[in-house]
Amino acid sequence: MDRRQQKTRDAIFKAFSTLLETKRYGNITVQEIIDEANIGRSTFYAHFDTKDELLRTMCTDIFSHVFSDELMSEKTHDFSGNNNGLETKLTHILYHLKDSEKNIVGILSCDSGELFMKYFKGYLTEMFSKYLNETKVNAPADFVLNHLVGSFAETVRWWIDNRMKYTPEETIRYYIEVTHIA
Amino acid sequence: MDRRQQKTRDAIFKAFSTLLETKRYGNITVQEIIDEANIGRSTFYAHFDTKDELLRTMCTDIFSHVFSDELMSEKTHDFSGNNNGLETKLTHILYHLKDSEKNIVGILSCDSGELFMKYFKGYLTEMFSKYLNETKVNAPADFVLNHLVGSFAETVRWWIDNRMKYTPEETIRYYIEVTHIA
DNA sequence: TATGTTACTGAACATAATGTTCGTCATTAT
DNA sequence: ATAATGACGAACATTATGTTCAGTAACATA
Repeated sequence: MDRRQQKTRDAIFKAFSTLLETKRYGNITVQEIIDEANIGRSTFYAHFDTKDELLRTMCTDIFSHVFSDELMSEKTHDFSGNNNGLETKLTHILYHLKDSEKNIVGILSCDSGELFMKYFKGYLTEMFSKYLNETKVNAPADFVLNHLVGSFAETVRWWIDNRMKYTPEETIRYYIEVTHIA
Repeated sequence: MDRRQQKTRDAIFKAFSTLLETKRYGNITVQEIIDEANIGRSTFYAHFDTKDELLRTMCTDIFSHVFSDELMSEKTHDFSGNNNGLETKLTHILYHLKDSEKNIVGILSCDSGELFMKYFKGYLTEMFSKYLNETKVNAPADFVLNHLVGSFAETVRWWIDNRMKYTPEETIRYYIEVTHIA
């Protein structure tokens, strides 16, 4: 990729992050992003068609790091034997989110949060569905899947909103405690 | 309240609902609401300062029916004795949502859904917190509260998205099954 | 170093939404 | 009947959107 492209792309991301620290996504205009990034108007539109696409790209960017190929691969078994590795995977997710350089707190704020969560839950659904057959609750599979994905996403949101006051290990332990998986 | 006020207010709500059936909240403009409701521009702004406030009012309206005083009162005990009435309350909530005349499906769609869920979770938090001391899981209280509220909200969203294909009773039964409350 | 390609600039433009103001007219409550 | 109140609609300044285009700078390659 051309260095110039990379440069403006970074500038846009940076500006977007900066703006998200003080404003809600819905109230941020393309104009403000342009001004903050200090780029030409047409330049922005050369990169992204809409503000939503910018957010989507940013989310995809984050998730490409969070959900590595290894994480999405077949279920792994750790040394303990009777645990199916889901706990390890979930912990990894929190660690990656914690280390993400992007402004996750801002993205999670009110209206953009909905889109972030939507994409997030997409990945989670794919991941969780591999472990579904092992649960032995008396409820439809699609209900259980939605419940696991939804409550995990909510847990992560809560964890981030509360400035990650518990360690990833603790948090996942609590999650497993209340969902009774593994 | 002046009948004229009530009339335009209804017209605005109706127009908003109609628009939500075909468009996402974020893409609906005040202009469209005005046109659809067939009212004067200044009239709209005499009622609501912003589009968000209109949505907020609509949500409050719905919730005032869903979360009745009786529902928010101290925990009640049904005839079975060992159940604390939470199941009954949750079932009531689904019934009220089902019977709501407002366009809940539209409100839940992508970007306005975030606000709806936020208000919804506010009420749920108040309600659930009364039952918290009865849970006996090894996790912090604020974590458990967030988990119950978040997963119930997600369950409701899923239920509505799936055209309420299960009865309120079934749905709540599943919810209790996976959360192990009551 | 020369050359063709690619990307950013900046200004201009048409379109559309926002939020406010104000005089006029219709409906309301008493 | 009348005074108060609310809706009307037009006009207005402001701002954002998304596109276009000619000019210029940075790039890769040979």
